[in-house]
Amino acid sequence: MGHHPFKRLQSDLATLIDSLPADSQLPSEPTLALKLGVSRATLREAMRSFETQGKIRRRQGVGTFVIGDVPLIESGLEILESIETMVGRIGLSVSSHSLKVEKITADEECALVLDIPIGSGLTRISRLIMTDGRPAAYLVDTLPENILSHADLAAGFTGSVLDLLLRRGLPRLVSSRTEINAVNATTEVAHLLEIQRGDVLINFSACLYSSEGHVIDHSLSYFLPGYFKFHVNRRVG
Amino acid sequence: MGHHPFKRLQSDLATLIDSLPADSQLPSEPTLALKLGVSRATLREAMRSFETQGKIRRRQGVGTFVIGDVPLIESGLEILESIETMVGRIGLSVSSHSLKVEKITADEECALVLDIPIGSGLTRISRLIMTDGRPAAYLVDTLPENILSHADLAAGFTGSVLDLLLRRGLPRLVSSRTEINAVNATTEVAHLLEIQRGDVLINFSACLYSSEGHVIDHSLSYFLPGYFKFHVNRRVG
DNA sequence: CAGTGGTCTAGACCACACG
DNA sequence: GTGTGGTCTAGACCACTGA
Repeated sequence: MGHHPFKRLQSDLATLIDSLPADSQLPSEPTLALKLGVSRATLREAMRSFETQGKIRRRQGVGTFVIGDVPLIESGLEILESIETMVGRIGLSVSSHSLKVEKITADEECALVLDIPIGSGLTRISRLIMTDGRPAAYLVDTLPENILSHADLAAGFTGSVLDLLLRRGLPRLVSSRTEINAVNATTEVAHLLEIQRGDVLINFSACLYSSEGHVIDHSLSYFLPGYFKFHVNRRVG
Repeated sequence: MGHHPFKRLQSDLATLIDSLPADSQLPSEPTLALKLGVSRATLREAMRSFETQGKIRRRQGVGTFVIGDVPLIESGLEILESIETMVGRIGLSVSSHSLKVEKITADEECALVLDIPIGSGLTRISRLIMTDGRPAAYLVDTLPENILSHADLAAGFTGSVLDLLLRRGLPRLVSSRTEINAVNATTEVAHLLEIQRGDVLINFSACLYSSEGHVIDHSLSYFLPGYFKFHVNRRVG
């Protein structure tokens, strides 16, 4: 069959997924491929967009599951707030997993972004945001260690660099310039977020500025599209 | 060879692409797959992210080509402006291709978004934005025909509904609520933008509001990530 | 027409979770 | 161990472009 069954396959899959209750398991890929009359490769490609939309979740070694109502995390982009604040507002459990703090030295790229000399000491904090029992975002903060050192990260650090700096009060923060993009997940990020390599992610790259105009922190964020809803109100010029 | 050559393949591909001058053609997929020691399927998947980043362009029946410097279209999201304005600012040629104007009637979804009765007459305008000789964005505007009818779209209409309404002055526009997402390209949109089905796109879904608080227009936009750079300045709360 | 990318298949083997 | 999803292969055929 040299047909192009993709369109029909998508529709069949949508029907199947909608017909199943939340948290139920789909047939295994070989079984489902046989039932839908396509090869496993084609089936897997069609499943991709459903996973992007947060309708299904695939777990290696376990199975593919229908997700009921995704707890949508909504946020306006005019005001800078931490993920913890965003998630807390909708009354959802949130936790930082795989919290990692590293001491690194600035390479050329870091030095340029943070406006510091090459070789300066930096603190890098990376973490996973878990909601509804699955990772939904991956965040990496990088900042000079004279602003935030290992010693500053004693007990009670939840993972949010922004919240920590705001609590401390110094340096005084005023704004963040955030660049918005859409990217393919790299192998590393895909594994952390438990998605497929190449899947779609919303990507923020932001610089946090102090009242004196210095760059305090650079953050890279990757969000699962199906779990977040970002919006902005734009004035007519 | 049951190896996982993906990581190395990506690096090899990056080296190859960077080593070639702009606009030069890559070897054909079977040839390149053989040279890099992987199957064609694996090669194609690795090429995906390079296409997303705007580094290469694939043209069916022709070949795969290296893109030199992508003309980056940059825009802040605080102010609403048309693509024509954005592109014009950086002194690039821009044109609306495949301009299509349809008269449709509101289904349930349209009615909800535009806050009008089901079955109302609507005008739908869709178009492709071409820059640097390739489609870079696909835009669909939907609005009540009593606000914009076929007759209003006489000579000189360039495709931008926003610019037309602003020139006309009525209704008075004040703001747009824009939702930002990342999606997989559907088969239809992928064909229009000359990319692969499932590729990454930045997606805006926006409602344009009049000074009286009415929804004037709903627009859906799809942008090739490699060609656009959106940013926003976020105030610390 | 010849040559390119686009789609799909059948099958292999690996990595992982769980009992 | 069994059963699941994750990766990769070799090969087929289609759709398209341009000489």
